[in-house]
Amino acid sequence: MPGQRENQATRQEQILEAAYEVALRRGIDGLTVRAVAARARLSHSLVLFHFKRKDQLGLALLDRVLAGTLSLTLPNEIRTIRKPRERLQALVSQELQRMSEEPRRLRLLLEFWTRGGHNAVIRQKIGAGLSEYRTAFQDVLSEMSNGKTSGRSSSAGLAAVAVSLIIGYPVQAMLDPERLGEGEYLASVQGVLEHLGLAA
Amino acid sequence: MPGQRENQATRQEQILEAAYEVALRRGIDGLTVRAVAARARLSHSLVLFHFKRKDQLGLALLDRVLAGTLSLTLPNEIRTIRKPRERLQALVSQELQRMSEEPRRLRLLLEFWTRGGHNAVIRQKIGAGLSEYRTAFQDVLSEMSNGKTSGRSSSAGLAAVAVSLIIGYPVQAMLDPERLGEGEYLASVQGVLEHLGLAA
DNA sequence: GGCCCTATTGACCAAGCGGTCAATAAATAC
DNA sequence: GTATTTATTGACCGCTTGGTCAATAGGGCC
Repeated sequence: MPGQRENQATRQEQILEAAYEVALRRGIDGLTVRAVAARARLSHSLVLFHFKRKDQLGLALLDRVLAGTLSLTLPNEIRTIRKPRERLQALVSQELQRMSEEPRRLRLLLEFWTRGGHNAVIRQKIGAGLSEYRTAFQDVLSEMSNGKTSGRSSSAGLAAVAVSLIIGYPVQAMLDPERLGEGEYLASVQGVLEHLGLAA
Repeated sequence: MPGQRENQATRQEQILEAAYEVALRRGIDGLTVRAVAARARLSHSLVLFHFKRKDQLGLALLDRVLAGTLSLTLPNEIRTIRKPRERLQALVSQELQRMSEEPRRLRLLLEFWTRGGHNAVIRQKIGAGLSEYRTAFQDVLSEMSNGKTSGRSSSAGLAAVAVSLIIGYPVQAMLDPERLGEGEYLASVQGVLEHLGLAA
């Protein structure tokens, strides 16, 4: 029976939240219009009324996931660390732990990531988010070497390396969590970053 | 018209090859029984005759992908390098370039990887392959520190870090290849590994 | 030469999918 | 108080999917 209505923005948010939950549990494969509708206790027609096509719902969901994962916030405790190398180490450590906190969300991002190979819009969205995220690291790094490259590494290259180290752990751990301890990994990352900024 | 037959092993190999090509082009989503059959110029019933269920075909394909990506061969030029740290650097460099050579295959592996979250068999298969791959690095690393931990890093942790560095580049580059140069990244990786094995 | 086994095919099926549409009820405009 | 617009629903459609099955053709065996 049509009747009990709701504000449009609220509905869209409700549907998006349901889509997020469905995607976390069943993956993007399981993200069907009907599953989202059932989760939100709505008819599947209504979901298609608010998001004209399924992929629009998917792209809106991707935006939410990107905002949650690939956005870097630099807290005061870290910003005020004097030595640039220690500041970088603290930042990498923070991000590594943050990514590991919600492995299902990172896995969802990774699902979108692989689909970016066949979908230009997805590729562009994640590419932009990743580029922004990398640049944030690059800013911290360029101070480290006072503008010029440190050793044989450019700051852009080092930023990409930092990103590899950060997402590398949860991605590996999502397969065999018992064999790969987070503390062990984190210690090695810190060890590897220990001698940065010295002349080669 | 049933008639022109073929040896069983040959047929399975032919179907598997077709499945590989389909998956490379269209992703795991596009890997339908009918698409594989069409690619191999066979009826889709025949594909299901040789691989009883679709997921058996998928698992066989995963084995092939794993054998192509997560298997480490240590050539003589690298094995004979005297300094352990340089040997590791050369090995990481080789693997990084090898992974980047076939980005579509790595992307396919990554697609399986994310599906491991919802499928125990896939998770176990990739987990085993990854563990084996990591162990191979660990062997090279343990010589580096003569058995004891180097700095604050365990050899297991360092092996995982090496894997992160190796797969991190192609995974990032698959989204924005023009912004992230391989040489730049590789130089930074070498720079980061430069001071390994020194006391902290 | 008849027999069985294996490989192969096309026809078929039920389920699930994204998407459309007419009907309807509530909010809003006039 | 009527007309219009906006949300909402269930019924429906066409398509694709994985899977089954009976029919059939060839190869090997005795």
